[in-house]
Amino acid sequence: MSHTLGIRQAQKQKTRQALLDAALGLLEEQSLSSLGLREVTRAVGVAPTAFYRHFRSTADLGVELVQEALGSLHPMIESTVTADGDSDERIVRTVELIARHVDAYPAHVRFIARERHGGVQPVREEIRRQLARFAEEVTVALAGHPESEGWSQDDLLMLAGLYVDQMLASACQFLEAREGAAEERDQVARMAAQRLRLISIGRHHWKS
Amino acid sequence: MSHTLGIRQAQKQKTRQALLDAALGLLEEQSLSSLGLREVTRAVGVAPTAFYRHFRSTADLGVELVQEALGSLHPMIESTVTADGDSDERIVRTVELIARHVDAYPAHVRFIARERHGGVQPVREEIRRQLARFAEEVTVALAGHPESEGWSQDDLLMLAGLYVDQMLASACQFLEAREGAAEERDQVARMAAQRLRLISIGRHHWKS
DNA sequence: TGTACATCAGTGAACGCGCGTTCACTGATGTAC
DNA sequence: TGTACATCAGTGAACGCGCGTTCACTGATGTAC
Repeated sequence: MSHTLGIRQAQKQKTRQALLDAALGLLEEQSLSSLGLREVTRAVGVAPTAFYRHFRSTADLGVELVQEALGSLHPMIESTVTADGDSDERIVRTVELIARHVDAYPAHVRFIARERHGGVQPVREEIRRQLARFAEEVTVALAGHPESEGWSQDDLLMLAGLYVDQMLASACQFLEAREGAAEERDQVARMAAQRLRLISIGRHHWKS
Repeated sequence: MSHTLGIRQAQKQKTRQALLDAALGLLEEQSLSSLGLREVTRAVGVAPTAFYRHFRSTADLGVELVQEALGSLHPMIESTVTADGDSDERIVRTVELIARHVDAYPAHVRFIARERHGGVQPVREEIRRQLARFAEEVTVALAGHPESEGWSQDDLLMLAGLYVDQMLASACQFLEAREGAAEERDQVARMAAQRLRLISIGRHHWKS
């Protein structure tokens, strides 16, 4: 049997999530460093002071948003990098997965892209930490591949970082193409796949 | 003989540049969308209203900063991509050039990284435009290489985009390593070079 | 089940402050004769 | 060279506004007996 939250706890969680959602929405058109606490509470329909029951500041809220946006991505990364099928099939499937993720969570992707180098230090650091975790997970997965024989740990980490950066870059391009025509998105998908193909070729001929 | 500006014009230019410089300084610790006009004029030591003699808004100032930060970079890109020497020498020299540029203009690099996906649309668009110009210039240069025989225009553009993204990513990593130890910067330099090597290998075995 | 008390998420008034923008201005620089 | 007028970069007062934060509060929910 699962533990049921009391009415009070449940309501608090609901308000908290409403604040996070409202903030994420407002952040589509501005950056975190200009997001006001009153803006967020106004969007939710609670008093400004209610904000403090959940977060110390908008920076604090931002850190939680990073965890919401990236924390749930680990299984997806895992499945991508350990997928079977030949190299080209895997690439096509990876690009499709990215496109679908951007369509499902556009605001999250935009938030991460915007705040990765944004003006709020704790948020930048949290994104950095999460992306470093991804890179490490990818490194471990790559190390298990037979193609990685003879690769140094440093070079595997380099390749993993390249993949992570590349996926984020592709996600951004899908995001930018979102308001455009369907053919523009196809163009982005083709470009993303070609980049991954080139990296894959480089990988197979690495120091051989 | 060169045309000398009148005293009035010269003074105006000086104030204008002071505003740009002050803004760039302030933007090391925040994003453009939270930069206040009064902050900038205060830092320069002029009345807030003087701002309007030079810029419509901070967004307008941001667009000019993009041009200042990226406009002067074209010759450098050109020289990198047309450099002679063998592949590895060129890579090492490119990475050194990036490192030196970041050391010489850290605030400009940070500004571009921050605002590329930042909250101010006209600035994002200007950065996008300038980066697209870089990618096109690199495409033209690559097309002149003998290694590019058999490459489609699309694939050359893909490769150029990959190079441009990669250089920006490396610049960001140098920036992040700037407060760290010298060995951290060496680590970044090595990583950046390895990434370029992998891409170069992929390029030479592309569809062959 | 009922009662008495504790907890605490959300309220609403109040505060001082810095913001962007307006306006009429000043006085050095530029120009025409 | 000197004079009379035009230009215009920078000024300073004033405005209304929304901000973050404080504080004592309310009333539904939780808990102990």
